Amino acid sequence: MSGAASPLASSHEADPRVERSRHVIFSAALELLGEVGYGGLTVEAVAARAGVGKSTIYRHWSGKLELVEEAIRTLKLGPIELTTGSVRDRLVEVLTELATNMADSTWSSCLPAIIEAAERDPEVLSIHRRFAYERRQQLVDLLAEGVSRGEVRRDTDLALLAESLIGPIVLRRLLLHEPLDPAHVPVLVDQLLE
Amino acid sequence: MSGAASPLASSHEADPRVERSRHVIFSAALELLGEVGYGGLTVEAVAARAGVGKSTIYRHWSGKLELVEEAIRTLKLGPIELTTGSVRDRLVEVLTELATNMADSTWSSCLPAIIEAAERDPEVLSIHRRFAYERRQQLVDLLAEGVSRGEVRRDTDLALLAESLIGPIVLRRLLLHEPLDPAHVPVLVDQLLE
DNA sequence: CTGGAGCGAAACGGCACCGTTTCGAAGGGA
DNA sequence: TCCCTTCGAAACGGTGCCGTTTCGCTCCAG
Repeated sequence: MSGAASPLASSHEADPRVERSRHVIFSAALELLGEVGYGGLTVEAVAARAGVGKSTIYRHWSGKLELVEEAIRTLKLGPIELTTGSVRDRLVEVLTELATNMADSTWSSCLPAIIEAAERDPEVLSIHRRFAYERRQQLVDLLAEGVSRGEVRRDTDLALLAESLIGPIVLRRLLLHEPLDPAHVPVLVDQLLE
Repeated sequence: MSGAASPLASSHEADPRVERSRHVIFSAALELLGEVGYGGLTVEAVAARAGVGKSTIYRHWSGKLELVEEAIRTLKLGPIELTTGSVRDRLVEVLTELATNMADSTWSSCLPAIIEAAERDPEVLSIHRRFAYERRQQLVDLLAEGVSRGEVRRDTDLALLAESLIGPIVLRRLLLHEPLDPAHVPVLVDQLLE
């Protein structure tokens, strides 16, 4: 025991084979999550899709739930860098990127399954909720700057306004089932910033 | 064959036993849909919850999918009657009712499962989409009246505005996982109608 | 070079649910 | 009243996934 020399300093795995396995398994799991949903996902199918033995999966995770929990953690959308321009322009930028991802991305295709899973499992719920709050906070920060710049009314509930901006994008994807055209984002922003 | 006298005029079933069976089965199915999701739903569990033999279910539906399709059709939220008052006040009324239902109702508890199921099955998708469009249209009509009354700016994309109003309510339920307090609906409305 | 760790494949018993069938009881319509 | 439908319960074989184990191979580290 004790791991002999042990690669303590190394943040993660030492053996490249493990890293490779984790990667193909996560990819397969997310693909299938989008295709068949959480309830329809099986460890056997993930193994087959990944071209991996079931034993390899059970060697690293206790089962489907733990695997999915870790897999969706890898789903973070790339953070957008933006510093210049008016608050209005940066809002358009952020929301256009969101609308684009919502129209087509691994994240978007997994979203219904994640919402479902979050409803049943506290850990998935926690991951997903944190992700959503961070996204909203990004907008709230931007809107706060808008207030100090005079681009946004002073007496505004910023969280609610942020939700009104994100809302249509999410709603179209999940309820109306046709994504918001990213090109319409400026209309949305200008309409709410009056 | 031929059904003898046949209750042609009667819109549905003649035998009250059938009607009763359908009702308890739908209730059980929707309860379970909210509890375990579409993927986790089994015909056996529905039968057990309903206190019914499996044979009774298979006598009426071909399987889980067909049963769920019919069950969610019974989920229509009661239409709200409203005719008097300003457009702003009626908006508050409609959205408060939506927020209340979103916070606690059979429909709300089934929503994640329905979204999931709509992603996999075209028939569920069609039912859900129609429902969502009707809901939005109700708001668009109201907003159109608001335009003619001068309560809403003339150059507004009404569909988008309607989505900005509904968006926060849906978003809080599905992504942030804490329903919008119905008492905050007036803030939302006044903020977007400026 | 050599030992050990991680690997893919295959097979295991077990179990939950499938969809069907059979049965006797109960209840409604004529 | 009596017939006929629907009912709940139980049992059926079939299937797909579970999670484990074994095996021989491959590849990395020392």
